[in-house]
Amino acid sequence: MENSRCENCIIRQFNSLRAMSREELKKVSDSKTTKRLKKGEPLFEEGDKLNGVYCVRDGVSKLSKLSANGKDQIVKLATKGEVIGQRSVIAEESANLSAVAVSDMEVCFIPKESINTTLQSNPNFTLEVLRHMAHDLKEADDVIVNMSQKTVKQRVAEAFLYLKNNFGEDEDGYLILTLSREDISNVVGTATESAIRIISDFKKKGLIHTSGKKIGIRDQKKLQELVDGF
Amino acid sequence: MENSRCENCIIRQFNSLRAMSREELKKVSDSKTTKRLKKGEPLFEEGDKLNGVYCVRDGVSKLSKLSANGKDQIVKLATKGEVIGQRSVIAEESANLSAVAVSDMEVCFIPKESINTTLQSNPNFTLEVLRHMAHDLKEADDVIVNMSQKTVKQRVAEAFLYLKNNFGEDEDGYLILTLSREDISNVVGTATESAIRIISDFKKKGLIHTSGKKIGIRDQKKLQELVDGF
DNA sequence: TTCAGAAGATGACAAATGTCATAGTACGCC
DNA sequence: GGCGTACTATGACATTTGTCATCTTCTGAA
Repeated sequence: MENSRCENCIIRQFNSLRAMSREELKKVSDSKTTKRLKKGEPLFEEGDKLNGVYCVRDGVSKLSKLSANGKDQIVKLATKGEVIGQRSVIAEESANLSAVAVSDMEVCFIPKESINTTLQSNPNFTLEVLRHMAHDLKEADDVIVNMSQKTVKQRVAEAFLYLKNNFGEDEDGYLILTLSREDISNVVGTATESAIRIISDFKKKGLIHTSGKKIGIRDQKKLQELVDGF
Repeated sequence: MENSRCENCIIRQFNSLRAMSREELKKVSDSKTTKRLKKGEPLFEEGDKLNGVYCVRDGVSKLSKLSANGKDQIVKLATKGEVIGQRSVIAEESANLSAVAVSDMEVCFIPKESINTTLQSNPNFTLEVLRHMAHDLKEADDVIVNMSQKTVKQRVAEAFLYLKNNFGEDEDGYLILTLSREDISNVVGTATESAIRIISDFKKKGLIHTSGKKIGIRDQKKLQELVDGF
């Protein structure tokens, strides 16, 4: 699949690239390169100048920002079909987030020239990108409210439900996307020990079950009630 | 100024409307209406269907979201030149935030038809809106990191510096935008009592000075050091 | 001008969360 | 198969933050 054409890429249906014309897609296809990343490898770091965007074909990347106290805050998890780095390319700024693979990944790198040309000539494409960004912005606002108004326990519960809804569970009932305890704490915005304690607590109460780092949801209803504040 | 034309509006220079053509601006000008709001009056509420966007000509509006625990989280303060409600209009969703005046305001209401038509036909305009939204998204990401990684004290200090940098101070050295203690706590995401305590503390330490609800910055350097973590 | 209600301030205490120390456990590598 | 390193887990304690009660101060309307 290494040399497959964008025109035939199914992933494309899920992002703004679907608004490109056939000719535009051909150009993108000719200029794109494919890249494989192993779990833990960075796509780019905060502050890097991005010469294009990355379209995720497989795997998951965490987008995070280092704070003054030395902790990483994970702002978003990007998965199959999502485009990473558009914000920086559009604003012509260096990346404000780091992107690191949390599972093995396959991504397409699309040089910014292809993107910029299309942005200036194809209003449908621009509008499509705009709609996506509007959606991201709403999600970001929701995260702000959660961060400031919910307890750590509620946020951990919410994170598990999010992981289930967005990445699913395997045949044994474990979340498919397995994050380290540290990553979980960085999503939730808390100390690793606090996250671990809450996980232990949830386990005791029968809300979840674990096997190694794998976590499975046992009582979705109660978790949801917890998130909503009983 | 009630019936002034968008073509001559200076405010426009600061937002995406500057990318509109003369003809497009004329249409907008013909369909727009002007509205005055007194401090405390709502522009719209969370969940409202917006039939257009609001361009702020004067005054400041808080954009906030009610959380399950009954507290309002202020996500953004919009001032002269900013456009409110674009996200909802673009995504064709009802508003996810409430907008309430925190000072007397004058705004122009622009029906969404004018916006949508231009979005579909003028790539420069769409791109300009996109750039603005990219900027907003970056700011939102920064807020997420601040909320989760900084202490309440740091966030209060940061809020004061933000108020000074964005709204300025009067001849007596007080912040021009005066927020109630409750609004401050809703910006920072904390209990009102906590915000008040920290304000008292800052005053004792000579970082700020107050007169009624007015607050002035006395030691910007130390406040900044506090924000950066000493 | 006065008075009522709102906003601000502060103490006392409870609850949530972070930090540090330490121990157990898993997993890749040779 | 063993070993070292990194991850997970838990206790003890400090710190931060929230909650409730109470008091004071401001402000706007009659």
